Parts: sequence; C-alpha cells; structure tokens
Amino acid sequence: MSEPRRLEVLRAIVEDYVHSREPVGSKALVERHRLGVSSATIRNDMALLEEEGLITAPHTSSGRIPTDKGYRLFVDRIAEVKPLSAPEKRAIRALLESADDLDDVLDRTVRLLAQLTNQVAVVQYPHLGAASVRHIEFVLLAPGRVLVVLISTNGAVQQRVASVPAGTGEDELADLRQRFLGKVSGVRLPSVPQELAACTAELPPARQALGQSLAHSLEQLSAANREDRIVMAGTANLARSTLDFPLTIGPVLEALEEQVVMLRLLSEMEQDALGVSVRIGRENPYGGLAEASVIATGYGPDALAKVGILGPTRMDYPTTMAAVRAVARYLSRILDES
Amino acid sequence: MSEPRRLEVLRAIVEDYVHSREPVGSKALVERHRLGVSSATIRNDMALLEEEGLITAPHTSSGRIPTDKGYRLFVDRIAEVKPLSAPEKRAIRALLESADDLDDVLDRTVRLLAQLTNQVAVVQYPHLGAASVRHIEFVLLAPGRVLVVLISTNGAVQQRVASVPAGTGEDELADLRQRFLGKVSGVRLPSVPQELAACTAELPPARQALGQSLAHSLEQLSAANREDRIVMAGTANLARSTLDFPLTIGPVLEALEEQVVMLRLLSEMEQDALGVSVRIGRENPYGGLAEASVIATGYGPDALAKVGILGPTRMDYPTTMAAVRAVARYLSRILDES
DNA sequence: CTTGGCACTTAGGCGTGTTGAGTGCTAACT
DNA sequence: AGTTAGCACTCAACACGCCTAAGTGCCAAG
Repeated sequence: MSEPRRLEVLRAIVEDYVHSREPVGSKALVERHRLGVSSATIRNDMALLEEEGLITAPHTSSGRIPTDKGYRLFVDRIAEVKPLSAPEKRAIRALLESADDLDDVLDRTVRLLAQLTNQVAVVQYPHLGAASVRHIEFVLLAPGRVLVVLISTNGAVQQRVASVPAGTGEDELADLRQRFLGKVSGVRLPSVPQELAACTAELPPARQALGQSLAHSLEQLSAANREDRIVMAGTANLARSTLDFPLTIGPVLEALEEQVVMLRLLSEMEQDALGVSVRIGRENPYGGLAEASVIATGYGPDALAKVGILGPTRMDYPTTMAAVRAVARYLSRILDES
Repeated sequence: MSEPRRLEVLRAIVEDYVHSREPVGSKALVERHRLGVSSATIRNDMALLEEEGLITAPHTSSGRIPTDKGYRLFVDRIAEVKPLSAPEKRAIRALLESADDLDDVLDRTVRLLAQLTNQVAVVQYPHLGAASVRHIEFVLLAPGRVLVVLISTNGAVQQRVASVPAGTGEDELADLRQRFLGKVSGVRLPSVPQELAACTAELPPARQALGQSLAHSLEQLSAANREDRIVMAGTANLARSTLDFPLTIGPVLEALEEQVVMLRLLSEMEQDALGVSVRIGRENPYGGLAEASVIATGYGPDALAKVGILGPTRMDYPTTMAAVRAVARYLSRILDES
C-alpha cells in the first residue's frame, strides 16, 4: 500500500470533485485516471485516506469528497502552480499599463482578478507607512470650516473637514500652513504627530485653538491612512459557485461587506515560501467563511498590502493561486514604475 | 360589485403576500381582514382583478399573487406612506450628525438605509455641476509626473496624475498654478474647459506642452466629477430575501456591480408628486432586474443626486418608501448645514 | 349583488418500489 | 505484502400512486 499512490488518489479526487461538483467514487476514478490498479485497490486507499481525515463520504455508500484537511494537504504537497497562458499574461499587462491613477490601477486589478478566477477578488490599498509628507493644504470652505488636505509622496491624497474658531481667515491659515509644512515636509507619516505637537506648542496663544484643531486633523489623516480600505469585485461570481448551496451565501456576503472582517482576514494571512498564502474553510477565523477559502499574497513595497480572492472551498487551487500570484506581481511592477 | 372594495381586496392581497410569501386565497383573506363579505364574493372580485391583470395565480387552484401591474396600482393609488417611528428618526439624526466627511456621511447613510429597509441600499455621489473651483494644486511627484489636485467649493477633492515634459521644475508649476488659478478660481466646474483653453493659448511657447497637459487633467477632473460614483451596502440582504429564489440573485449582483447600469437606473427614475419614485419588476430597463424593484428619490441641492434601495418586487412598499424618503430628507439637511 | 354549496383542480406530503452508484469485506491470487 | 475479483449490503434519488388541503369557478337561491 504505497504512500505515493495514496497521494495520487487524493489528487485525483480533488481534481475530479472540483470540476464535477459531485462526490467521486472508486470506479469513476479508475476510469478517468490511468492509475494502473483496480477499483478495489482504490477503495482500500480511500478507506485509509478517510481514516486520516483527508476525505469524507457525505453518506454511506456515496463517493468521497475532500475535507478541509484534504485540500490543505493537496495545496501543500501535491499541487503545482500552473503558469498562466501567454494571452492571459498579455491581457494583464495591457490592462494594467493603461491605467493612470492609483485608484484606477486597483480598480482594474480587482476586476481583472475576479474575471480571471471567477471568484470574488479583493485588494487592499497599499499602506502609506513608508510614505512621507509631500504637501499640505488648508482651504477655507465656510466660516469655521476648513478642508485639510494631505498629499504624500506616493501620490495619495487624503482630505478631511475640520471645525475651527469662527473668525479664522485665509491669512491665518496660510501662515499656519507655512509653519506646519516647514516642520513635516518630507517627514514619514507615522512621525507626523510628534512633529506637529512640537510645532503647536510654539504657537502664539491666539493661534493655539486653531493650531490644535488643524494639527489634530493632520494626525488623523496620517494615522488613518488608506491601509484600512479595500476594494472588491466579482461578488456575482459567488452566486454562480453557490447555486446549489444557497445557504451559505448570506454570511459570506456579510463578511465581504464588513471591511473590518476582510482586513483582519487579509492581514492575518501569512505568506509561505511560494509567496501565496491559502486559508481553507474552517481555517478561516470568521465563522461565516467556514465553507470558503481565501487565497492571498502581498504586493507593492515590502509586500505589505494584500491582494487575493475568496471562493468556495471547492475551487481550482492551482490555477487560482497562479492567477493571484501573477496579478500581484504585475501590480507590484506597475506601482514601482509610477 | 363595488370598485372600492375591489381595491381593498387588492391591498389585502398585497399586504398578506408581502409578509407571508405565499399565494393568498379567498378564505384566508376573509378571515384575516374584516371585509364584511363572504369568501365567495371575494372570489368574484379576484376573478375581476385577475382579468384586469392585477393579480395572477401561479397554478390553477392556488391563491393569487400580485403582478407588477398590481404592485404598481397598489403603490400609486392605495398605499399610504407610513411615517417612521420616533426612535428610528432619532437614530437617523444621531448617526448622520456625528459624521464629518462627505465620504463618511454617504457611507453612513447607505449603511443606515440598508439596515432600516433590509434591502440593498444605493447612494449616488452628489454631483458637482453647481460647484465651482476653490483651489488647484500641482505637486511634482517624480520627474515627468505631476499630481493635479482640484478642490471645489462643496469640499470635494479630486486628484489625478499627469505626465509632463521631463524637465519640468517646481517653479514652472508654481507659475502655471498661479495663472490657471487666476482664471478659474470661482468658476463653475462645467465652464472650466473654455477658461483654460483661453489661458493656455496665451502661454509662452516654451510652456505650451506643459500647460496643455495640466489643463487637460484639470478638464478631466472637472468633467468626470463624482456624479458617476455610487456606494452601496446591504448586499447580504439580497441573500435573505431570495432564499427560495436563488436563480435571480446572480443577475442582480451583476447589475449592482456595474456602476454604469446602476447609474443609468437611478438617473432614469423620475420623481412623482410625493418625491419618491418606484420602479417595479419589468418596469426596470435592465433585464436582470425583472424581479426586483427600485425605490429612489433625489437629495441635496435641487435633488439632483439619488439615494434609494433595491429589493425583490415582493417588498413592503409603504414602509420602505417612508424610509427612503426620510433618509433622503435628513441627508439633504446635513449637506445643507455643512 | 351576495351567498352557500358543490364539483373540480392541483401542489405537496407520504409510503412504496426500484435503480444504480458505491462501499466494505472476504477469499483467492501474485 | 499488496492486489484483485466477487458479492452482499446501503442508501440517495427517482418514479409512481394515493391522499389531503387549499383553493377555484360556477350556479342557483336569497
């Protein structure tokens, strides 16, 4: 009872089940794959695999389906990542290179990935920790209301409305802008708060209130950077993949809508050697995703932001992993260039 | 065979069907509503209603369900908008007033509406047609790449990266900014292109290329205002409402993802006297929404942007319409204040 | 115009058989 | 040892028939 063959059987089961959606039995297996042994032998192997918890039978005397553990073994030890086809690669390049904006790039990326994998695609905004201040701007919108704009070196623009003392005029704002900008220009975003604190302390008493308010807004902007935003596409794919399984689509949609959940999910994914990380079924920390898998990888500088997909545990892991990896790679390249 | 009673019967059918999800028969009807007549009479009325195409029977000898036309009549002539409860109103006020950003306001609004109605909520960004230029900014990101920022009077900030001649320096940018700003400051967004055209024509030849590029970006920004963006929430509610009806959820999700479709949908909705507009089932121009209804209304200055919900045709129209109307009202108020 | 009564229709629940895919086990084979 | 053929067994899925409950349409009487 050779171990290599048992793994081969597991692979066959996973592959067949993934694209037939039906429990696969010993006879069908031996017919579709040339395993060189009879169905009875396969049955013995299957019994073993079941004992190890890698596959399971939905009911007595039906074919087997992989368990989460089975998929895990498949992904870790059996599957080899299939490279994308040349036309696919070309399509990715073409699409991403014609984008201009950061928003635009991410939007295209996520749509592309959704279409490529037929799953729900998710991309996290690249975080700005490594970026520094390029520019700040105060714009008087109305008496007592100032728009605070922070532009960072990586081209991200963030804004926020601050309430200020009613009598504040344009000239005061210009003065403060000058002071602040002198202090924080070129400073890394995480260091902005302490610089500003020092600066406001030096202000003349008459300007304290105004300075406080503006500094507060700037701190908010530099802290609440866009790391905590995600975009996604392809939710309609969920409906297709769960046609027979309408029960679980609700919780999954809920999870997708809760950015907090998705962010935790993505940030908790570690990267293995291959660079693509996989969470299968109940391995997910969130209960609503008990029957879903997440495939993600980092991108951009230091691979700190994540891009990935979410789909049913029964998915084509090798192809999907390849797509995620490829898209992440191209995405990193595009961002480096700009 | 009085007409008022027939309408009463239609109302009863709609109301019962909406909350039981099952075809409603004459006997059940006469029991649940004190109509003062016997089931046989109701049967006659029902036959008439069916002849008029207002209700239909899924199969011989089962109860009736309203048709699109029936819902339409119900909405137009029968239903009276129920005011929200006081606690609900308070919740709306509280939630919206604690928001600061425009983004934040819209985000809260859409979540709130989704929760209130148990449907998918959609809100369109208020368009900037009426706004004018408050400020423009050019930031040199890298050689040959300039970030163009346009801030309008309503507090919206838009940015875009432009490619410029390689040798462009900070001083040139500052100069151009000064010129441009002088021309377009305070100008309405739609008028920006012609003003800029005049301005670039006057530039010294050495600056033409740079000026063209920057002006082009500014035109883009002023034209492609955020009118064409929508945010939504509550897609998970779809799963709940279509539990027994998993067939149609796919197309609906697709429609929701295609901003273009949703925008056309919203912009085509006219407002009736009550200020809330309803599209029922096949009245929708998009095929995927044949079993969905859209309820929307305008908000903000001149009620030009839309806010609304999307759900199954079988929905509680009076309550939902009330919620949409109320939220739109509060939203308008908040935007006016800020 | 309304009503009670009645014959008629039909979805859906329930038991029953039947089929077919699939299993586990045992005994023989290599 | 590991492999194979064979066989008895299990069980979901399907089909058939039956029955019931809900509901309708129609008619004749009020």
